[in-house]
Amino acid sequence: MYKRTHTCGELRKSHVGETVNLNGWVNTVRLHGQIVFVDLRDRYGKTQIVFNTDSFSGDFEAVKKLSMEDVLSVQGIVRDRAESAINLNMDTGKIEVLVTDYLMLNEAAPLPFVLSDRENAEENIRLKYRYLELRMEELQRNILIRHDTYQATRHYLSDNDFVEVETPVLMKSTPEGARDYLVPSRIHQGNFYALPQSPQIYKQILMISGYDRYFQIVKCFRDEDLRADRQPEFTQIDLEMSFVDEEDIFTTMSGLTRHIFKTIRNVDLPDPFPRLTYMEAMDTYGSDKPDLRYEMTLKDVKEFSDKSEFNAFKSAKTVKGLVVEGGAKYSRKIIDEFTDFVKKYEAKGLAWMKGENGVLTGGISKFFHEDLQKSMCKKLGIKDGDALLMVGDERMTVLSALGALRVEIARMENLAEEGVFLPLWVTEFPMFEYDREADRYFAMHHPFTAPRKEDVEKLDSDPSIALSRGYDLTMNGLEIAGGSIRIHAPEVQKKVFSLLGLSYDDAKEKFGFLVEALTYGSPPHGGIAFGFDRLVMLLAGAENIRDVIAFPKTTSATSLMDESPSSVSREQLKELGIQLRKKPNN
RNA sequence: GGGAUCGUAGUUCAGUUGGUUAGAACGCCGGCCUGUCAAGCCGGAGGUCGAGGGUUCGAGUCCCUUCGGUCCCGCCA
Repeated sequence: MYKRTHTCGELRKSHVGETVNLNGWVNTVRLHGQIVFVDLRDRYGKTQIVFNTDSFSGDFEAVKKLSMEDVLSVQGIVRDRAESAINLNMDTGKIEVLVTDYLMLNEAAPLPFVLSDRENAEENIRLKYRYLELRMEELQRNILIRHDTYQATRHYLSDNDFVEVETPVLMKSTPEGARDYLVPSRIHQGNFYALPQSPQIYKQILMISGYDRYFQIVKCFRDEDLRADRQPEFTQIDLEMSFVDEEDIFTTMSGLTRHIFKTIRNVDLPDPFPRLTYMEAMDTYGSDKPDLRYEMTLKDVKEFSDKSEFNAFKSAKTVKGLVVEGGAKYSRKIIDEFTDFVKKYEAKGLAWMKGENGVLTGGISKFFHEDLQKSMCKKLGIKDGDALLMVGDERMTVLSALGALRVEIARMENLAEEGVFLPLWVTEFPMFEYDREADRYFAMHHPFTAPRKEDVEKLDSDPSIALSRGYDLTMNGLEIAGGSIRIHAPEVQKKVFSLLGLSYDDAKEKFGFLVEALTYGSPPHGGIAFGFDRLVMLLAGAENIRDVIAFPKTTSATSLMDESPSSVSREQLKELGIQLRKKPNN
């Protein structure tokens, strides 16, 4: 092999005349009989190399057999291209390398798909041959953005006195939250480790141990069903700080976020980040992670529907609507699609009216008399050519259905400007969600989240209205970080456990070490965790979490490349004391 | 757990109402070609129509089951 003197993205006019060595992959071959052009590629770029029978004394028949993705080591002379032969689309397009000798380092077998464009192959085949797909420009760019994001994060946090500490990957399974991935113990047959859903407990213990400011870029595991922005194993920037309140967290974390966006995208995010309470976000946008790049807020129309003859809304607790600018253009077919769309969120239907000549027309407009229509147009800001789309139902059903429809219409109409990033703190989440089926409360964030000071008594009187000191950082409709100020008073912690249906004994068994640790001098503390993959998605402009992960899994949590999960030998199972149940016969 | 959608050559796709020998482009193989850069031109090979079953004189096409990909609801503290 000729040790490379330059990368394939490096050579310029100033190098003309130099003898250079390049190593790389054959990107394209252009064969012209006595002259052969090859674009040689590595991760730094592409350089045109030229084989010419006039100057190349080796086996020209072999040169003619070069094909895509062969790995070559090339020695040659950099030379100027003729004016007519310059390629302005390439950084190296003003020069070429005239090959004097080359070595075939590895001849590539015929490819399962052509690497020029990711659309050339469906995702399942690209995932099976992920090592080939990772050679493509778009993925290399994403992986490099990811790398830069790691570095920017570590740099900023280290400069701000955060200490990087690794926490165990094999840990105790704890109740609440997502399903755990379990790892059987050989030494303690019948017992299992769990892979961390997050290092939550360890980072709180690190605060108790006095590390003051902790961070880690860490893999987390949740055995739940997947989505376009969810993988079974994913990465968090996990942080915790002592002697802080919300304001300290917001200041430090918006500092980190601003640093990352400035470094990676040269974007200046607002300072400070705007805030909404959970209640405000839900009422205004129907989402706890609203995309602020467009308006189209949810309007209360209950006062109007109550005055109308439209009886379906009379019994509805909440009636809200979206005023869609220019929405009068929507055909019946599109409105039917919207109706199907909101039904996924358990809305019973979607009522509509259109603005025309200062009044409302179509849909359910005949149930609203003219004065009422005029007052609606005025108060809701409905102009001619707009549409009003309404849902009446239980409050949460209305909010989530219209919130989702708002996002769907914005997507359809391209309302969200690309390259614009609008961060938002969402605060004051409820402490608990009540689950009717299980007949108990579940922690909305996690069981260590502190209630607001003024809401501590509500834990006894009415837990359902107690608000927490939890917060999320959202951006462009994605939750990119979530955290809370933690409970550091053992009595409050025990109270919360009991509300979650964990008896004193359960809690002691599952979390006892943390509860005990809290009694030995716990500083007030709080923290946050960023969804690193989603953050990189935003930075890279990717629409899919798999595009920013080197080796992702499918939506059924398998890896098509290495075919995991897979069966294991009987011996392995025996050592672990595990016996498989027979699959039920169909 | 539920819904939607896709699966045809190595790859991306077309394939009419169920009807003759399942097509195109790219890739691959062979030939021509000394300035291309998605090189061009000529020729060739290449198919378990995801799998299994059914309806039918006849199925890529219709029906059932099943496997896999993607997207969504539930779920994801």
